[in-house]
Amino acid sequence: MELPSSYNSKEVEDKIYQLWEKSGFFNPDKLGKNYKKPFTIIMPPTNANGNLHAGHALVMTIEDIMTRYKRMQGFKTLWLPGLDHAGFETQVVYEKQLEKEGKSRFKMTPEELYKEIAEFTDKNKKNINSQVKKMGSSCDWSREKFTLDTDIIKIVYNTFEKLYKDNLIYKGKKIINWCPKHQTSLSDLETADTEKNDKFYYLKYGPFTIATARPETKFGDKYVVMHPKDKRYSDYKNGQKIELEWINGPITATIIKDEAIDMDFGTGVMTITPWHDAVDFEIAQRHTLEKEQIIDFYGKLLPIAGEFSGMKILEARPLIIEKLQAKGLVEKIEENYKHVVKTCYKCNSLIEPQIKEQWFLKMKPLAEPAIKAIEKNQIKIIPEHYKKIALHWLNNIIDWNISRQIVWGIPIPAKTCEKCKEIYIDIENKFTECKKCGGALKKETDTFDTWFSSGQWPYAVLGFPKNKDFKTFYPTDVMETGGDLIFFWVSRMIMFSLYNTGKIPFKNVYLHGLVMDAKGQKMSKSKGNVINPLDLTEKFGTDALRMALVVGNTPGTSLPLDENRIKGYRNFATKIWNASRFVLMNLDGYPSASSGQVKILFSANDKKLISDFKKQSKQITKEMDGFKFYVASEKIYHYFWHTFCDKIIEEQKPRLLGQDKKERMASQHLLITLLSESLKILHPFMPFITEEIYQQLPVKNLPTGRQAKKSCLMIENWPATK
RNA sequence: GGACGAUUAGCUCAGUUGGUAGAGCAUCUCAUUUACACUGAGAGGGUCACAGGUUCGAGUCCUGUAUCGUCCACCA
Repeated sequence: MELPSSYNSKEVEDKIYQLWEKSGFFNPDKLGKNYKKPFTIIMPPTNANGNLHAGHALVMTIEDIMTRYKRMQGFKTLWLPGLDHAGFETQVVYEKQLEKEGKSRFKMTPEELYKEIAEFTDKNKKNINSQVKKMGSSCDWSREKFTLDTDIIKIVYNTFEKLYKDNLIYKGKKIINWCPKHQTSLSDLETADTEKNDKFYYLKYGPFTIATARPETKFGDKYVVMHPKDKRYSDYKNGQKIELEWINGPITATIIKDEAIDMDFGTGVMTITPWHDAVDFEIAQRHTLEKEQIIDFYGKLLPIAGEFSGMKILEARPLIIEKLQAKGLVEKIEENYKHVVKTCYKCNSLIEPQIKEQWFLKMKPLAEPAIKAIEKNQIKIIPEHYKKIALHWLNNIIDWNISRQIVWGIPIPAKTCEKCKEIYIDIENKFTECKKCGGALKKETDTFDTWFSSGQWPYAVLGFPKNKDFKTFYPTDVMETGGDLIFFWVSRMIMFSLYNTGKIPFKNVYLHGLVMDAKGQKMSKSKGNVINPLDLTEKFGTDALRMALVVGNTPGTSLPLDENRIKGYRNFATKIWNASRFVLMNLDGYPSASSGQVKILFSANDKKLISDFKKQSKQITKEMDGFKFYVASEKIYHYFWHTFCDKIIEEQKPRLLGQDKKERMASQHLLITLLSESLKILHPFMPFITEEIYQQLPVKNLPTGRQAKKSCLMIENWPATK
């Protein structure tokens, strides 16, 4: 059989992927009776709103390595793929597209918008799946799930109802993060910190001086707060009223003493704006103070601002200061005041805290069992230092705002009585009027935070509670995802799963780091350094990219993706190809399938080489079991190139080319054995090229009778380690 | 303000209970058609960030410092 002198990944990859799909072995049910013990990985559902990026390529590579390894070890292996509607994220992507077309979502009906985004998502689903396949992912497509599948939604709804009955869900008027651009609330995790340089104004407020960077919020300030132990203000008593001149005329202010005040900051006195500041809100709650909205949801001033009403805050700010100056109320202005502000993590708009009625989930009772499971190592987190990070967050968890004012998501299945405010969870849409007072019911228009549904992913995709898959494959073995999702997703999956199923969702969490550009910088569209993994597979082959992503890449640390490295592994692929070609080209006289049993006489050196290989594979297996793919891949790379190719093949040349038939046959058999065993270990890392070569190997009915060729390398047995 | 991680060859990084420093890429020398030049043989290159401590012995353990990175919280 004649092979070309270099490996052509483009010709091979699609063909081999089809061979695997046809074999059916991605599906654990098709693996046969010998595969008993389950091994399960649930793929993090890919956002169906764009293309696969370098981070996805890493996910697919690591998870496919684990899946192929376990499958070869005889586990009933399931890697379940999925897609995420990615609520807010997708809507943001789609809105950007609308903007480019000169449209706005606020001019469309919710139904129109939903329909368009659904079509957009549908297109992307196909695109994403073909890219996942390109990475060689051996996942079970027959079990693919989407976060908006009806059975998933049903499970999410049941959980919501259960949480409500258990008194863990409440609708509350609390201060939330409001993005004025996207017109939705956001959870605390969905905001970013941005450092800003602003002016800092010292204003005269009656007998006090207060400092602020946001004078436009101060119209309604009628409480002035100081620390109870601050001696400078000991003459003032809590609750005491004072009269003073303020922006739009005389007002009555009340003195409040609260320990939240930092005596060393500014003047130690501040006025509060409970509607637009989280700390102020807390103070107001403690002292049951009145709260008033100053800024509307579009970022414009309300009538309380008098002549400034209707103005945008940034326009109003200098004018307000002008007026205050005219009234002699500005003591001084500090330039270049550096402070940190909250911004929308998607559009960088300034977050305007607002008080708004939202749905909240009480987190403390859910977090407690999760904390225990992590502390007791029932769930093992790799790398270990993320354990502390997760525990710290869980120990300080606050209630989660789960409602979003966007259309692209799962609607919250609730109705509220317009008269008595009674809440009904109405999954089947059967309530029409209030049972208590007969009032009309208003249907909730908010949708769930996308993480409320994806947080239930592991048991939802397996058909909790009754499905056979749930009983077979749950709890799953590994959750592999990015370290940045430890709070957003991983922690919430643990909490929801323990709450709903009573069991942990996964035994191990493997957190990979970020994939950076060649210079080690974070990839971003604005920097223009985004690497498209599909370009790299095209250029160097998928196997080479996979190796570049895994060799030396320790979990939790970032990886600079350098083309030179990928090129190195492309060279390795060529090396594998040519070594195999050499072995195949020197098979003259090697017994074929029809030759029957032939005795092979191994020399002492042959036996030593075989036993050396076993030692190697034993070590590599140990590394694989310890999730050290970065070491395992390097070891097999090194063995194959610098031991098998450089030493063993070279040493065997005289024997292969000599006249002694028995010697030649022994040599042929040695090479075939070491090659095929090496290919098995290489397979999880470089599935395409190894499968292609395997398909050419004459390992059926070998003289020893031990190596029965299977239909593909993917289901060959992992080399024995005993 | 707190927490965590990193600091090892020119670059990117390994180094699992403490026992004389490793890989890939890059560089240099040699080999010149050999299964493979996407090759082979070899070479150079490191006070393991710094300062202390524990130890017979520290890249590894402890304390502190510096620089970089990440996360959490936040001061009006």
